Amino acid sequence: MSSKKLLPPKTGDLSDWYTSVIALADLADYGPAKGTMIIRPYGYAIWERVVSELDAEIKLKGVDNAYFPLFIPMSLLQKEADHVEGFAPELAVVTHGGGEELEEKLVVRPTSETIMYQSYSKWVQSWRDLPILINQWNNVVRWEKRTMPFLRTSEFLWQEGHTAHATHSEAEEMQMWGIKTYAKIYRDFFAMDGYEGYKSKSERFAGADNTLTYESLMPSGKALQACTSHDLGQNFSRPFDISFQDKEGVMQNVWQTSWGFSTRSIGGLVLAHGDDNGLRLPPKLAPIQVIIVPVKPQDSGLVEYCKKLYDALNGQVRVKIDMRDDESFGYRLNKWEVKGVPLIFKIGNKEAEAGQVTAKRRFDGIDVAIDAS
RNA sequence: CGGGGAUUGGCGCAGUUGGCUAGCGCGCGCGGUUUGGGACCGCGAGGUCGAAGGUUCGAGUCCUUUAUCCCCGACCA
Repeated sequence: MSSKKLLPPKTGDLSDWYTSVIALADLADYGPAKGTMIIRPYGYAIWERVVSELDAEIKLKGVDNAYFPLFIPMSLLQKEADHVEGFAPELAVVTHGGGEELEEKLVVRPTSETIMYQSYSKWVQSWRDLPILINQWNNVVRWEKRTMPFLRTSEFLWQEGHTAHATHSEAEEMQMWGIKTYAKIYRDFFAMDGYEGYKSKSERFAGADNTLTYESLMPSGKALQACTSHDLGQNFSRPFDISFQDKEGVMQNVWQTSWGFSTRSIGGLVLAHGDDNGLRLPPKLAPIQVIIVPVKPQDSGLVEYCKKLYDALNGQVRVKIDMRDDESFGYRLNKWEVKGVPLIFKIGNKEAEAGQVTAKRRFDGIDVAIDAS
């Protein structure tokens, strides 16, 4: 009957609370190399939910997925001056391969503009080749000085969309679509409101004419840059020579955009919705939406009742039964609370006899009796 | 990059002015009693103390070198 709290209060040291929740909810571990993170199955399941929703939106817009290499030759990265200057301090560079020093150093991609646009320059000849609408889901590396799980890690997962258009207005429309889509995902799936707007000149993406951002307020009082969408103008199409003949036969450079949404969003989710009892997940992103917890997993009658509930729900919602009989009832309840499961079904003889369930709502902590029929 | 802290079983820690077989809690395994909000008893497995070198009869404790991680600030999805 111990009442000791394993989790420090959210209102205390927020950073302490944050890292504790990440660990206790089995979202992630620290990797052995500085600033790296191991995303555990439960944390990855949340990301998979995000990927599946955002990917559907991207495809709906007519953007195709592709994959470009992890390694970028140094010379390629250096083609756009602002871009290389912006990223130089945080590059991971490969100097050796196969036991020998490389003729040309390779950069582990911090973002893929350069390596993708080299291809774009080959693929675009005519106005008929436009627009190019390509997205990729991948990992990128930025050697950050200061790191924090999900919010800022040396390596992170994201999607990066890269488009090329015949006109600036078309590119602007695309950039706007990017931030609107992200905002929609944040509002509808993360249940996180935020502010859409332009970044100041000093904060905009290295190589962009302007950057649209969606920023959400965190409990620390700081805004989290949740995702960005850039108007690249012709800053890359000129050095990379991405040009085409328009309908009048005039050579022109393309207008480009890029936009990204990363695993940082999971960190924002934890910060925005977590409480003193741990994580609270919005149902649309929760890997498990309903957890059925029998008071006595040894009681075969009770288990049978739970399985009937499970069968009725399975397929409609993401549901699991917690059958561990070596953990006390209270321990199991707290375990799922920390993990942020939206609904916890507490099932004992009382419920089985009445044909009901007692559902604990994670978001407000209230017990509700529901008829099981 | 600047400032702090740390490194001892899986995790969190203790280990005095150097001294016996390196401890404790949690977790883990086995057995039993329990089970409506983080249960309990018994038995048990598991570490050579971040790394390298040195001082000493003797080093987790002292010295030198070194590696790594975490936290706090300025910069970034």
